[in-house]
This record gives sequence, C-alpha cells and structure tokens, in this order.
Amino acid sequence: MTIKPRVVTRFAPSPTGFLHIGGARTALFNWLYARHHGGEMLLRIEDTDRARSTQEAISAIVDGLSWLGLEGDGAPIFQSARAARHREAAENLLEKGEAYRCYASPEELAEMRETAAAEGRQARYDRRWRDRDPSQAPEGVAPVIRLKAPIDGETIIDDQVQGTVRFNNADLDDLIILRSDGTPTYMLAVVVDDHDMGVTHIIRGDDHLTNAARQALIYQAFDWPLPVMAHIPLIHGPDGAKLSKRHGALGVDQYRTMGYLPEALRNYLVRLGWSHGDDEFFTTEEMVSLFGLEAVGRSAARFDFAKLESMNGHYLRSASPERLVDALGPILDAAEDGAQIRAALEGGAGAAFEALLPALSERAKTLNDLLDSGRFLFAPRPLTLDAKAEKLLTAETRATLKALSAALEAVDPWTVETVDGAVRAFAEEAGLKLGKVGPPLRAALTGTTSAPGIFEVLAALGRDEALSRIADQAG
RNA sequence: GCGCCCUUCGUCUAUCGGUUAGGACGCCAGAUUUUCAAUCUGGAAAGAGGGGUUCGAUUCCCCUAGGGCGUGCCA
Repeated sequence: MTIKPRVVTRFAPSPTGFLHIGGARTALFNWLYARHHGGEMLLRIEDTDRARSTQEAISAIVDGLSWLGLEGDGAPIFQSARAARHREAAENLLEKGEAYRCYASPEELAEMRETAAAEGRQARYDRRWRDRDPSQAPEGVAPVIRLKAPIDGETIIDDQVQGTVRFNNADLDDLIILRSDGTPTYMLAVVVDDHDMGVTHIIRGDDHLTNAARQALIYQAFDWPLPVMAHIPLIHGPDGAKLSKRHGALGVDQYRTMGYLPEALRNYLVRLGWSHGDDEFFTTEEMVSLFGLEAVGRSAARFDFAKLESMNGHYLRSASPERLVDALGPILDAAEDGAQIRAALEGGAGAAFEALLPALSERAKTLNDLLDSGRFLFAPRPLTLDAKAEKLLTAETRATLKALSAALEAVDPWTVETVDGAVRAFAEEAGLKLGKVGPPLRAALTGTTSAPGIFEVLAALGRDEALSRIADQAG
C-alpha cells in the first residue's frame, strides 16, 4: 500500500493593497486544488515590507477570503515573524559555500545595469565578490548575502500549467538573499517558508514564472526538494491591459457592496482560466471534485462585468429569501439611506419585502437592483413619482383608479389570485384593456413604471396599504 | 534592449490531426407579457499572418506580428 503524499497549497498575498480579483482567483485555485486532494491550503501574509504593509490590508484579505468561503487551514502565518529563521537559513548557505558576502555599493550595481543595457545584455550583477577573499572587504560596508548560483547549464521548471520552461542559468543572477540590514529578501523568505510549511504545490500568478527559476536555484542550494509548480495566467482588464483600479482591480469587499453574491463571484472566477467542457455553473462540491490543473488554460483572461452580472442574476434568482435578506446586510450598511431602509424593514415593510423578493429577484442583476426595485416599499409617503409615472397619472386614469379602488375594497381574501381576478373583472366591466388599468395602478402603487408584477405588489402590500396608496394618487 | 509566456466569435471558453469549429455572456429578431425582467425560439459572430510536417491541420514545428510578465538590497 502506498501512502499518498499530502497536498499542501498556500495563498501568500502581501498586505500592501486589498485582496483584488486576481488574488481572489489565485486563492480559489489553491483552495480548490487542496480540497480536491483532501489536503490543506495555508495562508501566509507576506509582510516583510513593513513600511507598505498595513493592518487594514491584512483584515481586508482575511475578510475577503472568508466572504468567498476560502478560509485557509490553521492560523495565518506572518512572514515578518520569521525573520530570524530566514537569516539563519542564509547563514547556513554561507557556511555550506552556496552563498557569499557581497560588498558592492548600490552605485556600482546601478552602473552594471546601465552598461548591460547599453550593450543589449540582460542586466546582471557581475559577480565581482563571488570569489574574492573576504579579507578584501572594504571598511564599514555592511554586506549583502548573495546566492552562489550556477554559472552555466540550465534550470528547468516543469510547470503544471505552463509546461516545461527552460532558463539559461547564465541569464539568472547571483541574487541577493539577505539584505545588508540583515533582513531577508522575498526570494529567500518564500523558499524557506514554503519549505518549512511543508508546501507541496505552489499555485500562483504567472508573473512569478521567472521567479520560479530563481527560487529553484535556492532550493537546490539548500538541497531541498522543489515543490510542484503551477503558474496560472493573470486576469486582465476589459481592454486587455493589466488590471488596474479603473477595471476590476477593486477589493473583493467592493464586489460585495456592488451587490454580487460570493457564490456568483466564485463561479465566475473559476471559469476564468479553467473549464470543464461546456459547463458554466458549478456548485462548490462540483468545483472541488472537478477541478484540476490540467484543465487550466495558459492565456490571460479579460474581466467581463456583463458575464459576472448575468451569473449573479442567476444566483439571485435561485437564492432563498432568507439568503437574500442576509446578503443585503452589507449593502444596507453601505447605502446612503441604508439606516432608513433598515428601519422600514423592521417595521411593516419587512413582510411585504420578503413576500416580493421572488418577483423582485427575477429582474435583478445585483443585490442593489433588488433594493432599488423594492425601494417603493420603504420610501416615505406619498411617493414621489418618476417622470413616466407622472405622465401616466392623468385626470382620467386617476378617476379610473378611484373606481378600481372601490371595487378592490370588496376583495376577500386578499391574495395574488383574488386581486388579479378583481382587477381583470373591473377592466372588463369598464370596457378597458388591462393595459389601460395596470400601468397607472403600478404608477400609483410604486411611483414607477418599471416595478415587478403588479398583482404581486398589490398582494404584498395588503389591502389597507394598497388602497391608501391608491388614494394618495387618485384622491 | 534582453529573457520567458501567451494568441479560436466583441468577451470567457470547448476541440486533445479528420467536426456544418460547439457552448456561455453580450448583441439582433421573434414568441410570451399589465411594464421591466425572466423564459423560449431563431440569427449574426472566430482559428493573427507566413512557412513547413502530414493523405489531412485550429490542433505538431519554425518565423513574423501583436499582447503580457520579468529584468530591485519590492513582494
């Protein structure tokens, strides 16, 4: 019997911004891969750049992940807390002869880059301290520690998504692993942490593909086994350029306040770069059981709001009223009149709103749409009519409404079916087409011409409220 | 500049040498409807260009073009 090696993935954001859509997808892929293999996904906060890391960003990342249902296993690991281990590892390499101290000044380095550029070569450190005797070290200069990387040959990354990628070692550098102030660089910290955390699979954006080769060199120097690598393509903005603030590079918390359901965003994200035949919709369970690196594409995908909206609408329509009310919470917190709506909801409008939710959600793309279309329930009376509604409520139609109101008073019980029947009967008796009665009625009840099913509205409002609204307009 | 990666409808994608190149979003038209949606039906819409390999290339190889990423004592 063979024991399958445990799968450990990780999501390692640096808390210098918010959790953006690309990071969310990387987390999702890591999470799915780990779940699929019965392994775990670890969360590591790469906060070694103390100046740019903020507590706010850390909580935004943690909150965002939890909103998407992608919590890591175990407590998050903070890279900054591991500085001592990193330094020890660098010194270890020094002892092993796999690294050396370099005293080159920043000016010297800049000069090397310039000449390299001028000669059309790749900018590289010229390894001037690689074999020099430490006794030649200049006075008072704090050295950095550099990796003694192989000078020739090639480093091959057998990437699960990108395939076999070759790098000439001559193009790689004797990269710095420990700064002159004794703090580790990203390259070192990542390798040491991934190793110590027992990470078996590194799934990350393909902007790290070249880093993979450099990191492989560090693994080699330590004589540690290289984890399986998978570099997934990046997400671009609608114009094909790198995702920036004006595209979709918003924090996931913003998607929440824009009214997207986490399950919709997750479903949309999983289809960006990954596919399973012609399938579009996946439950969490399906994603977990179907997901695999072999079905991840290699080209960058553009972020398309229209499709996200469409998917969101789909999820909205299949969500239970309880779920919707629940998801509406953060929207209300962010809305200008959120407090007022909350109050109305807790008052009489709550029941009507829940009753209308199925009808409302049928024509909503986002939770905000849902709220907007239900706004007439919470708005102060008398309703302010929009332009079209105003136009519909002529003296003539107001008179019709008054007559209708009288007819409605006798309706009992008050249900969608009975009010429907009553309105139709009224129209027929008056010799009016339903189209002459329905729209003005809607206008009087909701102040708009675009509200959902008028009979549902009538029923949800209840007799007293409905008649009083009609009276507002019909007099 | 140099290195690496990418390239099927407008967008996300299927196809793993032989298909009328399929699906989804969006778009257009129609049906339905008290409005808007939703729903249903139909439609327009793609293999970047050029060379090979092959009986046969969207699929494999090369070149060009375009795009992306990297090229820090940032992560």
